[in-house]
Amino acid sequence: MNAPQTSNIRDRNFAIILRAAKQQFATHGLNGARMQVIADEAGLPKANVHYYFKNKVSLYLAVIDDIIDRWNEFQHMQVEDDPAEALDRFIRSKVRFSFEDPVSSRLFASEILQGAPHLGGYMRNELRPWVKQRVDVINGWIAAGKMPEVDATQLIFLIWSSTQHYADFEPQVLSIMNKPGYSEKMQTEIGDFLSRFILTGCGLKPPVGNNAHMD
Amino acid sequence: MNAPQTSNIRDRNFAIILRAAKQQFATHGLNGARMQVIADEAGLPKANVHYYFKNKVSLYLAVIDDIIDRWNEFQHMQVEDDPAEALDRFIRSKVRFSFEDPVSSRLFASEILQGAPHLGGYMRNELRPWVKQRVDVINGWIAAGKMPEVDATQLIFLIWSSTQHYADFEPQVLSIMNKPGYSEKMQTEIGDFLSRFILTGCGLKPPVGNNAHMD
DNA sequence: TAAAAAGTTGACCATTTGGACAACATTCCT
DNA sequence: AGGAATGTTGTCCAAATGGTCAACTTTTTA
Repeated sequence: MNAPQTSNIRDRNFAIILRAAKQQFATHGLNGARMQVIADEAGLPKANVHYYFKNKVSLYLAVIDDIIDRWNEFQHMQVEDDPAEALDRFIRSKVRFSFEDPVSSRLFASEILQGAPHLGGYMRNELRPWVKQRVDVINGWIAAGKMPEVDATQLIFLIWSSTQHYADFEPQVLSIMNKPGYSEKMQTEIGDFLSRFILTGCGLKPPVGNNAHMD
Repeated sequence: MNAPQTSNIRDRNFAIILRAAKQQFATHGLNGARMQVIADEAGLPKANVHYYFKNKVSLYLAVIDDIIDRWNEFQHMQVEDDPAEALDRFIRSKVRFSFEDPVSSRLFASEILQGAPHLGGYMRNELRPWVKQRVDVINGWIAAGKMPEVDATQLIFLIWSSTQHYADFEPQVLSIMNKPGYSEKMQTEIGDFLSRFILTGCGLKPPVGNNAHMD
């Protein structure tokens, strides 16, 4: 009668450890992270962490894999789409991601700062095609006269960087804005700003519903 | 007859060590960096590094101070300036900085990823006023009808993030563009793209001389 | 219910790491 | 020239760190 539940306890601890490890690796990088801290944060003895993960590197890789898995849920863009609407959706979903899971964003940033030694395969086999697909769509829009000419790759970099900034540089952003944390309102405002600004930069008219700077 | 030269040798070794340490801290963060590696990279015995710097943290702080010093040479903007020209200059000088000293950019990124525990004073006393000055100028332009309304703070964040991206995420950018390194030509193209795109986003006409996408 | 499988954990170990230091070398100053 | 100040470095050490292991407990299975 019971569900198969291949060791409920295993899944639970995997998740607990991965979460703690992700946080620790995100802030301190692979070399800077401490297994003991991860164990403490997970509320488990260090030996227990090693029961689930052979060593530090394999734990690190497991965290990265976990993030990549969750990442692949991103929606596609299509040449048939309206450029303004599709880009608006793309920008806003990236903004949402930055606020919902800033730790993942930071972990990737940290890994890339270290020279991305563990992302070679991912970049070649997943990220590059991911970008190519988007670039092709944007170039398709341009060829169809749906939007002015832009360097699609640079545009994607700009969208990435400007949206991730709020996750990766959170302490700086908050310090400059003199806020204790991101409020719902700020998140909306930032999404509105970025969507409107970038669409304008592309020479597109922001879709209705974007009420940035209504006063 | 000799110049005073307060111990030539001291200055020389300070510089050598700071350079090596900057690189190492930038890629691995404070905890991840190894004193031995810094010493090796500097071509000195580890004990010699400790002769110049009391310990790891004080070396780290020295590196940060050094970067901040060099950073303060950034030109001001003024309400009297033409917005398009001033922003163009600002963006291009940030782009140049990203390509000329990517390591500094990465070190700051790393520090902020760690929660910026050593930048509290700097952010409050230097960075925040720095931003406020720019924000005031931009708002001055808007008030004077020289440019459409934009959220000046968010605009600065966008300029920061989109320009720094090429330094901080270099391996990712290069992997996606399928290039071995940044060429002079790419640097110019990126400057042109960002300047033109951001000015357009602001509702400004890019100043003459910006030849992005001339074909 | 009892044996097997899975999970837990304190104690321990080898290595790495930041750092101290004393002996030595070089440079500076008068 | 010669003593003082400055710089150099091999050697050593205590603490921290990643990781092991065997004894033990809990859960699963038949």
